[in-house]
Amino acid sequence: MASRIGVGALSIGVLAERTRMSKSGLFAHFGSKEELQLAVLRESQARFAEVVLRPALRLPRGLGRLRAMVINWLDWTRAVNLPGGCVINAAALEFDDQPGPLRDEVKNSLLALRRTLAETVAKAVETGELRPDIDIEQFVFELNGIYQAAQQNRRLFSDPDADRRALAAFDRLVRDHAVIQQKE
Amino acid sequence: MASRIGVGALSIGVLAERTRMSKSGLFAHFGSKEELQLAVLRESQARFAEVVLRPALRLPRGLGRLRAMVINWLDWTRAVNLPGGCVINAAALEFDDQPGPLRDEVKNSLLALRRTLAETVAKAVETGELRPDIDIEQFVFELNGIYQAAQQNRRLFSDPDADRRALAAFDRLVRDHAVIQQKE
DNA sequence: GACACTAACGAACGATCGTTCTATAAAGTG
DNA sequence: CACTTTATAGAACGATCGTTCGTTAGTGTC
Repeated sequence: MASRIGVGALSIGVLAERTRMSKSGLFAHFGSKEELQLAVLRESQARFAEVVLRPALRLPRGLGRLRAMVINWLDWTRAVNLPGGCVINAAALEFDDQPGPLRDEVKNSLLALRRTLAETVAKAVETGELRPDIDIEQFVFELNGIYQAAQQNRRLFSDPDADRRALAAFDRLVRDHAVIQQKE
Repeated sequence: MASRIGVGALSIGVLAERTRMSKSGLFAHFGSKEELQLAVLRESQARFAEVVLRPALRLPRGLGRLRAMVINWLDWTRAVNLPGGCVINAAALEFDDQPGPLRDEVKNSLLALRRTLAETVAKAVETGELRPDIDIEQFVFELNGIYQAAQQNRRLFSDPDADRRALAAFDRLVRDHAVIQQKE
């Protein structure tokens, strides 16, 4: 439900119907609507870590791992059956100007993702695949842009080439920051 | 209001309060909540064309115009006093999986923007500044990614470098598709 | 077997939702 | 001037909102 209509539009009444519980019975588990929304965000982040990050982190560090992470990221919502797209990403736009616990939760989730991405990029520098002088924050900034663009193309425009375009952009990003291969 | 809380969360009662009108008096102008939402989207698109596109289209065609368009785009919501960010962009994520007139309106608005961007890029090919073999759709795809990334950095993370990062990404995009300068 | 704890329930609360109906005053039109 | 049209208002509708309250059935614990 949160994926389809957004965390902000969740309604305890409807949710109780779907789970075949009483409103009050369900409500008692959370104590307030906001706590329920927070629980949804936390659950979503946990699944993300499980489906996107963990498999990639088991690969050897370097560009291969980074690429796997991006690929997992691009359509992780399909793997985890979120038909309305990433809950947290949608919540980021919904709450980015509404201070409070929800905004904080979203912010922390996305910050954590950025840290993980930054570390993964840094390790591709260590392996000698990316140049040591690159601006890692800028690199992650552009990674995020690629993801957002892919999601809009896929979800709003039903573009079947969204992933291909995203990977093309990723490859260009990597190529521009790769260590230059010397010809013999 | 739509900028801050989203088109979907608009409420006729609250809106009537703010405008110091009666609910029914205000309601009569639209006939339904959905029509009101559509009116908001259309108004937003009109302002976008006025503030972002029109000034840029008065510049000579080519890379300069494209760059001006991107710069106007990046923080047009400030110029037009939308403290919660672009209404249509937020609505894109809100309605991308909810079929209906609202989704259609958003889709058409963003499609129109993409067409304008594509034409502007095409004209920078005509002027000989960009290579004639570039994939214009891919170029626009990446432009959109840069915008989305900048917005998230600015709005959610309060990053003062958002625009600088966006322009750096834009410059890299242009450099990779520019006509190669031959040394004499 | 007495007792505390937990999960779930139904009923009701006041508030707000979008919408409809009727009335009224002003403005435009012949 | 008579007439229609337009803008606004007030009151009320049923529905849904998040939340509170009191109760009941089940579970675990001493």
